[in-house]
Amino acid sequence: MKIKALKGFKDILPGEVELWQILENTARTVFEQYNFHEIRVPVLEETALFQRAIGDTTDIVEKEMYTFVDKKQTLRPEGTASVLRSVIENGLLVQKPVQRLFTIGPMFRHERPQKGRLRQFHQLDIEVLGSKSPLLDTELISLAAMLFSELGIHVSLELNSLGCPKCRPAYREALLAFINERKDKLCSDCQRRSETNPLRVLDCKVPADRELMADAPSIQEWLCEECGDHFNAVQQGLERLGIPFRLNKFMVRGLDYYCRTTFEFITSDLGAQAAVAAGGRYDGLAELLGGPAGTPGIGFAMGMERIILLMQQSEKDFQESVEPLDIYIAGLGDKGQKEASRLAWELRQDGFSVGLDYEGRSLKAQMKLANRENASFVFIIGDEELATGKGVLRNMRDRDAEQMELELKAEAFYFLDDLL
RNA sequence: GUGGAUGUAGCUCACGUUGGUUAGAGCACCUGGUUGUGGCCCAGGAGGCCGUGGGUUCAAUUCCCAUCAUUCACCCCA
Repeated sequence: MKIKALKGFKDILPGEVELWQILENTARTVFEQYNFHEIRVPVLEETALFQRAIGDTTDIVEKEMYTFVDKKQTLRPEGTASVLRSVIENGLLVQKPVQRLFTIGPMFRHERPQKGRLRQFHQLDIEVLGSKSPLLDTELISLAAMLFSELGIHVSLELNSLGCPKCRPAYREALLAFINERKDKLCSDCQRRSETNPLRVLDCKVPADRELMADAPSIQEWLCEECGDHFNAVQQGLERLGIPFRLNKFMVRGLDYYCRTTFEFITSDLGAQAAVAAGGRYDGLAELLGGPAGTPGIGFAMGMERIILLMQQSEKDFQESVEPLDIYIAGLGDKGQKEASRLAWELRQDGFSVGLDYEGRSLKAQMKLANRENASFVFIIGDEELATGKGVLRNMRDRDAEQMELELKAEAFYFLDDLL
C-alpha cells in the first residue's frame, strides 16, 4: 500500500513554492509599510477557544474541526481566535493599547476539498485590537487592496455593515417577518437557515431564492445612529482613498463574532470560491474571550491558495524558475571530486552559491546539470587542472566569453562578485 | 454528508473498432554523436501488475459489479 498525502492536504513543490515566497515576501513588505507586527501562535489550541470565538452552532465548530479524541484540543480552523487569546494571555494591550498584528500560517478544516479549498489551507491574517475608529476599517481595506495590486491580481470589493447588538435584533425581526411571508417558496436549505441563522438566507445562491429575497429589508437601513455614522465614515474613507467598492446588503458573515463593517474581496475566476479575502469588525470578541471589557477589534483573512491560483492565472510573470546558482564545480575523477568538494566549502564560506554532484558523471553531463541549475559559471577540475593547480572557469551566460584559468582557492574568485 | 466527471509511463494525454499475442506520443530522465565543455539538433535507452478487488470468458486495459482515489459542484467557507 503506497502512502499518500491525506485528502485535502497538498504538497507545495519546488517550482510552485517560489510563488508562495513571492506572495509571502510581498505581503510582509506591505504589512510593514502599514506598521504591522508579526505574531506567531500555535496551530493547536484548547477546543473551547474556538467554540467560544466562532460560535457553537456554526458549521465550522459543529462538523469541520480537527479535534483530538480527548475532545479538548483542536487544530485551529482560523487565526483570529488564537491571536486574540495570545494578546489577552500576554497582556499585550496593557503594554500598547492598540495592537496591530499579522500572522501567516496553516489552518485546518475537515470539509470536502474542491477548487481553492483544502483541509489544510493557509491564510494571511491581519488583526487590530483596541481601536474603533472607522478610519482603521478603511485603512485595513486599503492594505488588502494594495497587496492585491502589488501582486497584479484583480479583485473587487464588497462592503456591508452588520450593525451591532443594539440594532441587529430589530433588523433580524424585520427580516424574519419578510422571510416568513414567502418561506414555503424558498429552498429547503433556506427554510432551515431561517430557523438557525436568518441572515444567511440573504446570500443563498439559488436563483429563485435570490429573486424572492431581492426586496428583502436591507440592514443598512436599520442601523442605529452610531453604526450608521460608522458605516458612512468607512465609505467616505474609501472614497477619499479612491478605492472602489460596491455595497452589498446580501453579504453576511459565517462567523458569529462579526459586527458593523464587513467586507469581502471577491473574484469570478475561481469557480465556486469567490472570496479571496474577507473580514470585518468584531468589537465584542476580545471581551468574550476574557479580554478587557469593551476592547474593539477588526481583522481579515486572505486565502493564500486562492491568491496563488489567481497569481498563476494573472498576466504578470512571476518567473517560477529555479534560483540561479553562482558557480557549478565540475569535478572529474575521484581526486577532482574531492578537490571540488573542498573548494565548494571555501566558496560557500565566502558567500557564493555553489552546486556540484558526486555521481562521477562525464563533463558533458555535469555541464548539462550546471545549465539546468541555471549556473552563471562552471569551474572545471580534472586531472590536468590538478596537475597545474589551476582550474578552468567558464562563463555560462556568454557562450563566446573566453575561458580562464584560476587557482584552486576561493581568493581567486573574488572578482566574480562584480559579474554576478 | 449529497451529486456529476475522471483514474493508462515521473508529468500532460492518446489508442485499445462488437474482448485476441509486442499498450503509444509529447515533455522530463539516462547514454551516445565531441577519449574533457551546457542550451538547439540527431540516434538510442530506460520507465506501465492500463487505480484496486471480484465477476463473465478459452482469453479482460477493453464488458459487468463493487471499492478506493482524484476532481468539480452542493453545503459551508479564506
